[in-house]
Amino acid sequence: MNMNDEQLHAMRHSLAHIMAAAVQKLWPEAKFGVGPVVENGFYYDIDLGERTLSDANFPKIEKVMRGIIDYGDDFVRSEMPIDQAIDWARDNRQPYKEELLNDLKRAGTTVARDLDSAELGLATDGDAAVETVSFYKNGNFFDLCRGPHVANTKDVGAFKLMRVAGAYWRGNEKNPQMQRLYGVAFATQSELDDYLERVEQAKLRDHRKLGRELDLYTMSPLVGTGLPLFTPRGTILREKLSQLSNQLRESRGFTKVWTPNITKTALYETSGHWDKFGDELFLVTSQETDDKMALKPMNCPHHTQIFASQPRSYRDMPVRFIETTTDYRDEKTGELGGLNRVRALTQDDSHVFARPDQIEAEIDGLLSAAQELYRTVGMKLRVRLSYRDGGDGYLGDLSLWESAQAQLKSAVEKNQLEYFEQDGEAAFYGPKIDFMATDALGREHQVATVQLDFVQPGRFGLVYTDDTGTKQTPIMIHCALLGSVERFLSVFIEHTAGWFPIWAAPEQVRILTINDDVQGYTDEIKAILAGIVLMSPVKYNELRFTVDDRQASLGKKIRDATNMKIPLQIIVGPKDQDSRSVSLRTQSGEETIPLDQLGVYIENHSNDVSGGRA
RNA sequence: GCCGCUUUAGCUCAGCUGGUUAGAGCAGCUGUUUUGUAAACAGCAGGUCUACGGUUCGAAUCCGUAAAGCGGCUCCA
Repeated sequence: MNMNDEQLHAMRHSLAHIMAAAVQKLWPEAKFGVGPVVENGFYYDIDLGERTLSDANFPKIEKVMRGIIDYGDDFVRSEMPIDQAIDWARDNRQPYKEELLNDLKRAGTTVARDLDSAELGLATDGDAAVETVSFYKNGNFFDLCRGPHVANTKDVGAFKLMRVAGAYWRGNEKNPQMQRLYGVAFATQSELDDYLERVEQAKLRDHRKLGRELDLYTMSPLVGTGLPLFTPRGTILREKLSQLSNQLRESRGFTKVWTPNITKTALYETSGHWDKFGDELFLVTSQETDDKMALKPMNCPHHTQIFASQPRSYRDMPVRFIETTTDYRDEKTGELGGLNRVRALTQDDSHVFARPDQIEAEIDGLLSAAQELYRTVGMKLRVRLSYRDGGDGYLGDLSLWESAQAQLKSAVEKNQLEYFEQDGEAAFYGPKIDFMATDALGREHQVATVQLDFVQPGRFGLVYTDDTGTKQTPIMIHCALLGSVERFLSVFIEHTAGWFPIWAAPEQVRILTINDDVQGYTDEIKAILAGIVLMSPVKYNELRFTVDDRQASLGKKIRDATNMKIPLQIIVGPKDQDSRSVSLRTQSGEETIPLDQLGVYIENHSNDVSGGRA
């Protein structure tokens, strides 16, 4: 942390105290939880009993906060023996603080993640892990706090209360729910204004808003929450994106397979997923048999059965399957929203069954495919390599793990990907590579993943015969380049602000006529467009265009086409007809080109990614 | 799932503390207008105010329940 970060951190933390002081002044019965600094601001968890806060209360709270700031109290640090502090919390009816103090005394930390959950908040008579704790006081507000703070309440910069939300005490749903009051804060008003402006920009390109405006998908209460329905336009987008993902792998030796959407649950008992994901399964009842059935939540077990359907020689390896298919997961309803978290998610899933010596080459191919995909959509990639740590609970030979991890890293380096490594983040069945993509607003999204699997092939008894005639167990490599099509779509919509590149746009070209006299010339242009088939980045991509020959002004037609973010608008009037040219209008401006160059123009610009203004 | 907020026409939103036939803009439809780079003009139509209960002489408005949407739910003295 540099000086400025430290100062900003202290400002935000001090504001959390000032906010708590304001709440205490307004509602003296308030009981306080924790009040940390978060990205861009701060929050404080507050228990107000029956009283609920809403943003309607913000002006009042902010006003009291400003009063405290203007009054200009110093933040005064003091120390207290731990037992005396516990007495203080009890005397002041602050049960959450008392719990935190008990944790400090017993374990020396309050971080719930580092503590045995059964012991959270328990008192102890034993030796104290800490002798004294520090408090900070500003005005009448006295709070357990590690600090640091700014010197005086006047020194806190610019802030704004943003929202209030429910949050369980210590994140555990069995605990009381508190009200988490969020604020943002920056050193100067102009930085705060910039931040608020960025938030506004992000709202303008929210995929839920654009999904409606650009007519991409809809939700129906009759169908159910978390189950998006894709309109004709949205369906084209989905298809183009999954075609890109598929073609990048088909050119690297993958072949398509197809599997049903339901299966006997026995499949997941064998794979081991039942124990882990059993409560996320949608169960299906058969009226004909007693089989326990479920909608598939993943595809790998199905693909193992295709591999197992015939004897495999070491010469056949690797075997590569790809399938873009919809999986169903019964997510908690409160966690659903937009396309980010749905109950029907389409994975661009692929599985490689490989010999151990083939891992690096296979990973290399998948990495280059991922890079090509994200280069095409104009997003920067970086990856996380997740390895095992020294703990137990990992399945498979240690030597296999070590060799595989080395091969992952070598492939990542060969592909010149920016990466970082994390021990202990691997799944129990194998190490993995997670891809993070940065969008046009600088936000990072977890997207593709490449996952090694040393376990499932064994559970399903998959084998191939090696060159000595011995049966060997293959290694599986799971990979999704988009992740889920729905989630990727939400990222892609927000990344482009709905200004999709021509190759992906649902409606790529719209002809806007100026009057009815140009109908013959318009037909000529249509014939040219109808003959255009783009071959890059996806193959056999026939041009999608419409004609707006309504009896409306040109301005109106431009306005409508621009609102729909049609990437290429062709304006056709008598002047164009006379000079056998076309007037093009794109997001980046206007230009007039000869008609016979239109096809080449479209091919040359079909991959342009604008990064888009909202 | 839990907590809070929200739900008025296809869309975006008005509708003050409950009081006659619930409003606007856009979109739609019908005419007129043939238009050169972001909204031609006029008229018409469109709503059991999310649903179901309750309070009241009277409910879009108050209360309850449900559904859907939104913000969150281990960044930690």
